[in-house]
Amino acid sequence: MERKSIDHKISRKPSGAAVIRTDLTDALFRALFEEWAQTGYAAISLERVAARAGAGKAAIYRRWPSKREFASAAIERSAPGLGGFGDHGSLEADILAYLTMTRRVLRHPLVRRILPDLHAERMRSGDLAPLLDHVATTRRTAGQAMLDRAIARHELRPDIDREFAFDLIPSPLYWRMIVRCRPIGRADLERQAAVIANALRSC
Amino acid sequence: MERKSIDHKISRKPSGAAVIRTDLTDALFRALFEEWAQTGYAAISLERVAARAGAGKAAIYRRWPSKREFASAAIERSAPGLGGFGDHGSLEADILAYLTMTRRVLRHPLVRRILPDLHAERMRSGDLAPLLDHVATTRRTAGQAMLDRAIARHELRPDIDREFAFDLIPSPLYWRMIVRCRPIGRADLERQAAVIANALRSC
DNA sequence: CTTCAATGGAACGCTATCGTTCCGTCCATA
DNA sequence: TATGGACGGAACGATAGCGTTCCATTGAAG
Repeated sequence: MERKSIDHKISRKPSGAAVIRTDLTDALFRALFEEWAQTGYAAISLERVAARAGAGKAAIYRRWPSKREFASAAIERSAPGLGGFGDHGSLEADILAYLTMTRRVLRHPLVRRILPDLHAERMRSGDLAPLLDHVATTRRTAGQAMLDRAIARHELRPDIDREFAFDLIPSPLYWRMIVRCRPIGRADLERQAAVIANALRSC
Repeated sequence: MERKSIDHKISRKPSGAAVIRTDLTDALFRALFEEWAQTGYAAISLERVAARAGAGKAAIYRRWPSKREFASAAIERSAPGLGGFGDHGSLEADILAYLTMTRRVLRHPLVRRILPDLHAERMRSGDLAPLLDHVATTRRTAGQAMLDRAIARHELRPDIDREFAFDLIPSPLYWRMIVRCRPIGRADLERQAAVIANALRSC
């Protein structure tokens, strides 16, 4: 593995087997997430990630200089955008849809292990903070739209404290599923949506 | 270090320097928490813990057979009981006191790093689940008393869903401080208490 | 067909860490 | 004073993992 090729006169463009394999990059990303879910970020061994992907470590180091860059690229590549988040007709229905989607995400076997690990890791070291910020931004955009609609419907006051709302809406679900490690059924999800919507309307 | 002395005829009771030093045990517990806060459970190195405590690994292995037992003993020894949780006169005031105390705990530099790490670790392996159950039980007892008082005051219906309340009360604070990694001032804490109390009263 | 470019699996040299072993040392007891 | 019991720091042998190096192999281009 000769990584630094500088000031070399290129007479032929690399091609064929001399080009990074994207299928191997994909396999490395998948392996990283699986290893991450199993061990937590701090204990990720790149040797094990490579083995899990059926590769050697050189394949990793050719692509990323460090575990952190590797993890950053993986998160950015896969950040679950909430995508289209339609109007459900009322604040409560919007919140229910938001919580339903969030529940689905938090049920994913990799996400439910990697996300809290990211939170814990961020407490120790700010290295991964940009990753969480990246994830949070997409969720915030969806949340802003939801609040905008509720204001337009006159369900919420225009000057509602949006930070407060962004704390109140997802937190009981996160607490239930991650902190308490408990499942939540449809009825409880609906009750959360109703109580939260009611609470926000009376702010 | 000869740990296994079995079927040996004891002719004299150990004493003096032949007895486990409790000051060293204390130092080991402190060192463990510091290392835990720094690296997360998965990456704790007992060698580093011992060094941090100014000791050798034999001192650890004489006391505990594994990292897990060591960690268990440490948590059980130090689980922050919420202690006396007095009656503040109303549900809202009780909740505010509860949140104030919780905020103080979550501000502690070791707790704010170890607690989310425990949650993340539990998602990966059930090994540490009993520790979290232990911590949760003491908090639950305080919470039950708070709900009992509110019912006695006729602020809450006797059949309120206690699980729902236990999710709703601490979660926005936890979300704010741990998941969002944001501080929270007195005014926002009071608002949380007011909104949560109101929400529970209207359940 | 030959050549090129560089990929990527395997191996390397080094360090950190593990659980265990060793034995000098300690301090109360006889 | 001598003795007993075992503690606990240092060292041990083995392994895991790191970042780097090596070079056989690959596949497109000429």
